[in-house]
Amino acid sequence: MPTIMDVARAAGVGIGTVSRVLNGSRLVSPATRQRVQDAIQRLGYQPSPIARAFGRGRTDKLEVLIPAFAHAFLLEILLGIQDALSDSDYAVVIRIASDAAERERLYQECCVRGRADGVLVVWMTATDAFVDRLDAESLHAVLLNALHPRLTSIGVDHDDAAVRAFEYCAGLGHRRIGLIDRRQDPFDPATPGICQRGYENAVAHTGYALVAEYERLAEPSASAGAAAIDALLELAEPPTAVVVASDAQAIGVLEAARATGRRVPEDLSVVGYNDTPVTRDLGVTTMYVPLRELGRVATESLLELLAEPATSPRARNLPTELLVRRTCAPPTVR
Amino acid sequence: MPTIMDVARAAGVGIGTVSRVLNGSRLVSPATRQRVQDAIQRLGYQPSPIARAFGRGRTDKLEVLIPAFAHAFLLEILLGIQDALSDSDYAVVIRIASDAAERERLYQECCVRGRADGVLVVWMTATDAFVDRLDAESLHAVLLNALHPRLTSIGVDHDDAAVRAFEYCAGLGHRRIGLIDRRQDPFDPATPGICQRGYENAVAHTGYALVAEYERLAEPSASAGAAAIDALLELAEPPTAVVVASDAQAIGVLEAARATGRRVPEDLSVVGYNDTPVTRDLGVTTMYVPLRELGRVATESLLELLAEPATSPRARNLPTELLVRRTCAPPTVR
DNA sequence: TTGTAGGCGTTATCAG
DNA sequence: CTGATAACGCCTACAA
Repeated sequence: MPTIMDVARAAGVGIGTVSRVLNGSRLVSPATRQRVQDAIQRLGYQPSPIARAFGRGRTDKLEVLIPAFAHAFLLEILLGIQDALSDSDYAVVIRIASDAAERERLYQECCVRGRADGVLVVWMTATDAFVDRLDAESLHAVLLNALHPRLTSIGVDHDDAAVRAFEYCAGLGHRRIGLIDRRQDPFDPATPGICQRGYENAVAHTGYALVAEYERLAEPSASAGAAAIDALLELAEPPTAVVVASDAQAIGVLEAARATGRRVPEDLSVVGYNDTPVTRDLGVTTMYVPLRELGRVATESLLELLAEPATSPRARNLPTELLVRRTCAPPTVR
Repeated sequence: MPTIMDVARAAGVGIGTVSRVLNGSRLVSPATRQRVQDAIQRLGYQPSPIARAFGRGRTDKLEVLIPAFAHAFLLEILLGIQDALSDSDYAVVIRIASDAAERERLYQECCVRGRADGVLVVWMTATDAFVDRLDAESLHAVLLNALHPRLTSIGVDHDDAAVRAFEYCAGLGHRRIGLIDRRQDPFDPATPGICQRGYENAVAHTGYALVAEYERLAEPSASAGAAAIDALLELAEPPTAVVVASDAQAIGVLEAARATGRRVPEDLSVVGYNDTPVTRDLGVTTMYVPLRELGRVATESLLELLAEPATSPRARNLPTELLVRRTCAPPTVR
């Protein structure tokens, strides 16, 4: 492998000059630059990324921490991240956490200078200890769909989404509207449901009575969604519509409803959440969450933060959108 | 940040000794080791990964190249990769290719020494040019669910899977069994269907007539699957069962069948492929593909290759398994 | 068993 | 504008 010295020798210049050419410094005469570039070409030289990292003191790596339940949206978010990185030379190191203990381990491990230049935490609670360690190592992080007062975060207004989903159902004529919610952080039983507040506000605003049994908190999986809708449908006065806080759960709801002989949307209206390929294909009416955008914007924020470390944290929400498809209709019974 | 020198000073030893302790060399007396470890503890020292990489000449990074259609199985494969890496200190750099041009770019970019120690190509055709470049840089790669004569590959016997799916349907009494196949490489129109040969063998073996119209090649998406089944069902003698080469397509088949008033499995039996969370939840009878295992074994192979670069390439298939659920039944018409 | 010195390939800082 | 030279932090002989 040729090194920068070989190039310098071949071009008859010093290594400093080669380095300048490599890094696009303007302090090189056109003639010299040409000579150096020719030499680079001729030798097929490529600067060693690892020596470069050592010299510059940064890795050109971003670490993405993501929970294992992210099945449905991982790829979309990664695409967004790649979008933001397309003309930088950052690469993405990915780590998946399957439970709280693993999440903790990742938080621990990524807080070492020289491992990555920045961290993107997706859909997981950031602990104070983590943020402290981040500070101690003067590393930077951005949250995607999660919150921490001392960290920049990019997300979506779940409560607003819940309100709009609810009001859409109410507008269709539904009077008994259930909620199958999921926790902010699936690993952390202490976190509240993501839509709870919005749902309750919407109920109040619409003037409906708040029925505690209509609110369910479930794991973000199809089977948990199925169990939740089963419970809901066994009530004396079951809901005629249900707002579901994840598409995974919505799929379970659809299946369970069918299995008990209900037709969707005639007997039960369902609003999903996220707009994954599957629910799109199944024709589920859903709250669209701009996953790819989320990934892009979060990464852009992280890049800004790396460039301008003094920036103070801010929280930004991207708009969601109700995608009307085929799982909602006016109620047939009242 | 403390460096190895600070530790050496604090422990009253040379940096060589600290390095040896760090790397678990046995050539350190217990007493010295203890002293060094205390100093490390006291100073909160952590070796700089980037300096370490520089010194050792390797990155401790594995690059994973994966196509953007991998929605359904990306996470599962990544979990398998992480399994294999759990007690090494390799990290995973991920790159997604959305089309053939991007795939080519990734192939180009990952062939630079110092970017990663090894490459794992998932579900994409490896071009000869890529393998040549790999050789030129003496880098190592393993293929997951793809083939190249000069590369080790871990996969699954699609043809065998097709045979078994077909024979299961035949055993149920179906005489007209269709195939909705997909290409080996979705980016490469030149690649054949993954199940074609197996399907044709099964037809021959069962003694059925080979009906060309029963074989469809479609994109691995639900909408393409839906279009394919629509075409199949419009035939004068439509199939009563269909073997589908991906779960994404199977979901589309299910939806399209329902949309045209068919019941599954009464009017149409469907066998899917892969066993993704969604098809599991939908109760789709499917060929289980051990995705996580695939990720793990492929990564282990790559690790072995890195440790023992002389190893000659081999192709290994992991067994698939028919998971009988609720989308197949004996035909009601003949 | 231990310490010392040289090397890894850049970048960055200085004189010139 | 350009060339030398000093870091950067670790690993690994080699010498003791």
